Amino acid sequence: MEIPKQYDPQQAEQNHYERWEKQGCFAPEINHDENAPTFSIVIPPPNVTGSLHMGHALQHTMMDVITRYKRMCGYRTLWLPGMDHAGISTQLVVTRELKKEGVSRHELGREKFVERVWKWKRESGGQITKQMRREGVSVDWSREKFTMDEDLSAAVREVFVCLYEEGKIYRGNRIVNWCPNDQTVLSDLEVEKVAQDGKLYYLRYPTKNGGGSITVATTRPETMLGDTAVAVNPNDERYRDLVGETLVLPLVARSIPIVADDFVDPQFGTGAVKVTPAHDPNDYDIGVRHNLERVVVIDSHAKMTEAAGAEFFGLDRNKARAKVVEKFEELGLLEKVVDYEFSISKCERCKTVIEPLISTQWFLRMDELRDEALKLLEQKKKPQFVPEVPYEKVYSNWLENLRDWTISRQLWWGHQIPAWYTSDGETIVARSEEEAKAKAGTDQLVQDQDVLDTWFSSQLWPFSAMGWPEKTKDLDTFYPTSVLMTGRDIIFLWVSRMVMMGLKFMGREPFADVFVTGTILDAQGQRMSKTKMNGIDPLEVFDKYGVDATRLKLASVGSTDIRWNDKQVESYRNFANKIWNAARFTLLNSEGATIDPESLDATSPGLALHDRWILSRLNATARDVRAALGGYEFHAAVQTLYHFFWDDFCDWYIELTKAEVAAQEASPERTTARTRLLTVLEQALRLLHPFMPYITEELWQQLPGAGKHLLHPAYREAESTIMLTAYPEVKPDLINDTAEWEMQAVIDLISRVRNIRSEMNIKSSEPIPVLIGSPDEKLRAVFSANQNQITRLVRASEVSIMAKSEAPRASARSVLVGGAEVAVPLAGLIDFEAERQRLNKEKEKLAAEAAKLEAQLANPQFVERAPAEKVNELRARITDIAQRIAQLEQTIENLQ
RNA sequence: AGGCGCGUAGCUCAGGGGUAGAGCACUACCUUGACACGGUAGGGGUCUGGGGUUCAAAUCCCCACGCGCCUACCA
Repeated sequence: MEIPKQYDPQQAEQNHYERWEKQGCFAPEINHDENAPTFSIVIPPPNVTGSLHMGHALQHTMMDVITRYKRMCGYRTLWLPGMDHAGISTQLVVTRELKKEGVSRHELGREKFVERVWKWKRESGGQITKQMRREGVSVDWSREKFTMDEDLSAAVREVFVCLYEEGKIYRGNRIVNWCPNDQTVLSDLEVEKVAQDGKLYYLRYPTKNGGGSITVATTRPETMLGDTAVAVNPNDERYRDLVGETLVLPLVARSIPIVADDFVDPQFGTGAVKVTPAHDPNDYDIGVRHNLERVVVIDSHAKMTEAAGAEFFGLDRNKARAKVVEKFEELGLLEKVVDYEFSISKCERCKTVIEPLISTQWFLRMDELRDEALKLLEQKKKPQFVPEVPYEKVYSNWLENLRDWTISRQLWWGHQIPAWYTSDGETIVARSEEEAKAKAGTDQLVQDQDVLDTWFSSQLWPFSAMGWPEKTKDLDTFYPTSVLMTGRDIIFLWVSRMVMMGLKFMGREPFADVFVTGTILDAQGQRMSKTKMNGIDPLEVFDKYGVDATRLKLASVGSTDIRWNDKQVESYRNFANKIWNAARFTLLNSEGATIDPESLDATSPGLALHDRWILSRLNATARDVRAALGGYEFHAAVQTLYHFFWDDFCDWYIELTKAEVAAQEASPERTTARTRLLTVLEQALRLLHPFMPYITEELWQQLPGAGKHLLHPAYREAESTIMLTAYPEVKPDLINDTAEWEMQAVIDLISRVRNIRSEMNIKSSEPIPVLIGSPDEKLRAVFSANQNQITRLVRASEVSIMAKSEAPRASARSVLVGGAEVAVPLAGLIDFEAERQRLNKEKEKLAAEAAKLEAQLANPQFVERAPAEKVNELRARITDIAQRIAQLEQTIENLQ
């Protein structure tokens, strides 16, 4: 049998995915158990323009781990994949492509443009789905969805019509966030606030009568051209007499009133605010309250309008600002300019400064929907956020302060708003043009040109992707889904909206749990971003270290942010290699053996201590991993598995069983040992499979006796694969404290002897005699039973076990549990003085610890108030330390 | 401006009222028939600082400092 010494991840990665997919292993239909419990996840649909980044890789890993785990536990499992049409992004990609051909979107026209986007989608979109296959994600590709699919579009129209008919969707002329670059309106969530150093300008406006004036402070002087009032706080003594007066707005000579409004903070600036209802959200509100005129001085391209006056007409908003300031200075009306840091709104996508503009748009009223979501959280504690702190509060606080959502967008790519207008301006909202015509009683209809915010369709994803509004079997079976796994950046954009829509249209929450992943930062602690060019490409990491190693690293991230470090992936690459070589050893010594679960039963004959111990470790590991995954503690699960496989299985079990397993002569004992080793390995591979699907499958397929009979009963009809075996169950009777304790004593003994070897610089090739003295009979029995293993692992020429050590004076010694002593006779090598000092130091350390413990025990309040269990534990420790000290003293005495 | 989180070994991070942990890095020895992407044995920490609660605090509470993140209509 030829097995390379090094694991080649790339090869294993090519060997299995296609077969899994082709054989339908990812589809819930593979499960033939009619009573199987269900488990479902819908993927956060990546943008059709997107390519795999670390955030995806992280989320996908966690989703795949939990999905593969549940599948192996016999759940009818669905992980539903799909993509988002990503309105603006996709439109920009195709527009850019057209530009290279020298064609503009408008030259092409809407219909042709949309056709072109579909063509792009077919040919270049969805790169990410290929990349996801590399990740090994066990999604059911046969159910893949796209948010612009006809059935999902129908769901969007259905929802729109329902919400419109209930009055929750309305069209209105209001102040909105406008991106002058993208030429579309944006919701509050698509706007980011950026702190910026700027200036605060103090402008003086003269009163119409009497030569008085009032000074306002502003960061945007150019908007003064559209001022239609100045507001002061009604309780502000300074301005009380001026309320109701009229000012003459400089540069435009418009008469504007001074109004009183509670919004104004007397402490800020001059306590007087210029009011520009057409260009500032707060001023807009003041304008509504005081019935002020809205003078539009900035247009949708952020240029000054004709209403700004001939001098300013056509100027860019920034040039206009400079000019206004200049003019004020000339007129002596610029009181002062001070440095001022404020936050500015920018388009999240293109970073252009947002221009608040009055515009006719479609809005979704959120209050009732929001109340239902809050009620669900309050009464049923759903969704359950993990970690609950802080995300439950983040979620509920945001909902509490929710405002109406601007859902229309001035784009061509997206779900066109299902509203039509008659020639007399009547609005018809319908599921289709035919329905609209029927409703209107005329064919002369023009459809609204806008499309819906991409998130409008995303929020329906958990049920639209399962076929809603049709009543489908998938909805019956898999809705609500089990868990949503996502980054924290879309809790508002997506998670909260899915909850509201799920409640509204399905009458149930869309998912039970929400697991929020951490963020992967670069090595400097910066967020990875395209503009900073500091992103790490997961595909490169896959190439370098393998998918399984990368997945293990990602699974251990958890819910806090971490800095990326290749070294950690490298250590998991080494772990994969360790697994490979442990299997290599097992396979090289597998003749005559076959996987046999019965060889791991408590009743199986010929169980040695190390066998009972590894069964205990195996079952404790299954228990701990199951518990960890149950609480989405991926990190803990990885730690547990890593420790079990490397430390327990490789370092100790393989070494202890080696003599039997690798014996030259065939014997029933050898076959039993080989079978047991093989079967433990097979169980270990199953435990690891959800995390490391490729290497585990690659190895499992080669194990003697691996086959269909090992599959979970629910998958009996499937082809043979580790991914459909049963996840190891916990057999509590195999978790064996005695075996663990005894094994620990053996391990300690071996470590002490090795330590002596190392300290005394004895070559490992040189055999040494080992003398053990243990007053405890039970301990002697344990050492005796494992004499051969001890001899081999410490390379002893002989091991003698007695009640009292009879080691010669010239020996290196060490004290063990229960006051046992181990000695290695080293005539001529012992420096008695040095040895005495070493032992004395050890004794002092123990004495110091004993003193600390005794002081604690001497405290009556401790004995009185601490739990009895703790007190007993402490006493036991003191006893053990006392025994060791006594033995040490004896040993030192013998050296005199 | 408010809210939240973090500060543990040289580095990246777990843990979390009762004996301070892992990986990497470091030191010494070892190519022994699974694996040098390995083995064995080690060194290394006042758990940011200061108060408090408790029999017991790295862990809970308060304050300070430092670093992040999120929310917001102060011109």
